[in-house]
Amino acid sequence: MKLREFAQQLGLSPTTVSRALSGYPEVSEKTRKRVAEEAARLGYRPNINAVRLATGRAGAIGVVMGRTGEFHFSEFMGGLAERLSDDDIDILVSPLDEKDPESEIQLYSRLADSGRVDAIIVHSATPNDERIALLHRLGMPFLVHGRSETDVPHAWLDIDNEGAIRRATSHLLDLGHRRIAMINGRQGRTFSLHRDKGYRDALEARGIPFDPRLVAHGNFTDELGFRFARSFLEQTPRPTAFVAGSMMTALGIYRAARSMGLEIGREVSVIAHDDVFPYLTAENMVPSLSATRSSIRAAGARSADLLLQLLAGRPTSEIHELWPVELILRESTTPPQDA
Amino acid sequence: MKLREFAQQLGLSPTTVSRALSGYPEVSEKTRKRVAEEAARLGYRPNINAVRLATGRAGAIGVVMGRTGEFHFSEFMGGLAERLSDDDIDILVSPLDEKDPESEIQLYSRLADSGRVDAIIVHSATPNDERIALLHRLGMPFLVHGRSETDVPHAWLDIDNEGAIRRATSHLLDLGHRRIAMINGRQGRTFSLHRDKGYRDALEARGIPFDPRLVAHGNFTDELGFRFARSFLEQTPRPTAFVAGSMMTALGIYRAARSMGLEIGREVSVIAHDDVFPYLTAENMVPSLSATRSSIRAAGARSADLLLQLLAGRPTSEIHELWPVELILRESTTPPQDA
DNA sequence: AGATTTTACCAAACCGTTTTAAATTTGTGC
DNA sequence: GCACAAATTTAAAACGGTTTGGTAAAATCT
Repeated sequence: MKLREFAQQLGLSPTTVSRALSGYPEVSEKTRKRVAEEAARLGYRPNINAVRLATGRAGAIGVVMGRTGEFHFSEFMGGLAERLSDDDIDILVSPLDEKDPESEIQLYSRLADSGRVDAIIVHSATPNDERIALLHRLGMPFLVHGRSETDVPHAWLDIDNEGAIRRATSHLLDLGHRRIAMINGRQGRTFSLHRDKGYRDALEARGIPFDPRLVAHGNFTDELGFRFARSFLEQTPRPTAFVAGSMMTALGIYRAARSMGLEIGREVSVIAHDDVFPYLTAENMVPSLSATRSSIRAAGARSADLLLQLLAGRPTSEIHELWPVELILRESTTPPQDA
Repeated sequence: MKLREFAQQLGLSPTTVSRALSGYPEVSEKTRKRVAEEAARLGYRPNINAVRLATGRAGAIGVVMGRTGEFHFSEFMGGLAERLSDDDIDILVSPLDEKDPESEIQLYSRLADSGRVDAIIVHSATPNDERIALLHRLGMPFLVHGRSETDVPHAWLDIDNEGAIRRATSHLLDLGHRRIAMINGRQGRTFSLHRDKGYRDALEARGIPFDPRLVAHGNFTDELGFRFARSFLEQTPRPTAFVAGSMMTALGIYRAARSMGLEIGREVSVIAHDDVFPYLTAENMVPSLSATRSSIRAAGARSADLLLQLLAGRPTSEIHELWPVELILRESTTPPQDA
């Protein structure tokens, strides 16, 4: 049913009906109520594409999906979608062709002036992120999940990676560990740098020298967790503890330790960052995994909120949220054997 | 830039320009070329929402995202998005509120007549799936990833679950196993039923009686893998081999075996179904995991193709695709110790 | 060369809303 | 009961394309 027909049945003009449904003030309460009731009864719903054309709003926000190591992506999306569906806003997913490194900035560029989205979410930012500069230049609203160090103003939601890893590392130091390896995320990403900093600061506070041979960077896969852990454990003296960037990395470390006959929680301690997944929990690993924890699904939901606020006109400069991270100690962290 | 202005600059009518860009035949080759070149040069692109309103097409397909145990979801989506982005078709993600079982059919219903999507993908079908009946009734094109046994005609793309599990089970039987446990997917889903059938047929072919105490159903999480495996291994005599529904389930089984001091690949054999993830590979597990394998990302890409064909008018009855599944033997399957 | 078809293009109607600017009705103060 | 302001309602003009139904020019046929 079209607006015109519906309005006719009510004996009202399309204008009034449109306003009644959109909650504009210049409609009497009585009329508004009647319109709402009849709309429900007759099943009238405005044509979404006509609305979009008339308002110029896309009614959707864009998310770029990378290809590798993105097992946390669907959790973040889930949170986002959960919150956004209340407001009748769609999520538009664009895949990134990671074979071509040039393509990323082009993809954001295309997405921004495609008119398909009102705002964009930027993931895994770098300290001087080209995408942020681009979107700012184009005037496309966006929220960074994570942070950048660029001068370009940007709304962001991040977790306290630095603090989390500082505490995790400090905890291992408290237990007596002195050779602590870290398997971090992809080099160059802000969150990786923050984690590096947390790690180094914790060491420095104890006067332990930083050893670059104990730090590795890469995607969050069990494969890399295994390979890095393996090569670290082959060093002499070998590290007695690991700080892992993700659950998958931790799986790889567990595997590496086992493959060398080392017992996690006795000969090797492990602490990882856990984004909280319904299908793989730190609690359930054997031994149970000590972890810094922050729900990435909750972050997705909150990102949606912030994006809506941004679109509603709240200034970018106000939208900065830093979430604390829990540290949960379980069986995988114990004092070093030879301490 | 609007069509009108752009056309004016070219000295053509909006009609001709529109047709030239959409590839209609009643435009001379010379003109078409000129229009295309100028469009690229001046950066003209039709307003997507105007196109949608005028054509009545949404330019998007809908996917419903469940909440639990959906770690394969993003891989499927990735394949889908990869293919769909070539055709300028969006993916619209709707989250399912799994607290309320009523809401699922309502969600599909809303999605179908929201006008936001041209087609919908249905996952994890049941033999007599309400959603399929609904979409058919509403005349909304859809593709089932998986299959149903309903009389309602539906396009589908499925992997040969039955054959895969039959071969996996047969392989274990060939090795000499007689007590083979299976941890399957959620009860009632067609794919689970097909896997059950493959399992039972393999047993029957050898005259091994089916023992319901060796079969469990549930979401694909490591937690359930662990719990079920644990309770199976506590039986006497205990099973000597497992058929697992997913990689996460396999992780749980590995963990359960270890927690009971049993060595995988010697005292317990495991074979799982692997959807192929970039961040967790069967090859890399220790011991490496024998698996039935089929890329869910490839299935996503192909689903997009089929959906496009469906929208282009190919009859539903022609769109049925059953993919064979590879069986890859690795270290986790060996003859039983006491055989 | 004239009649007929084909090719290439165009003017105007349409898609279904929102929003601007103006008209009507209702309410208030005197 | 009247002038004036406030509260409602409306007609008409966007929004930016696609598509229908023609028309003029070029090509083909008699």
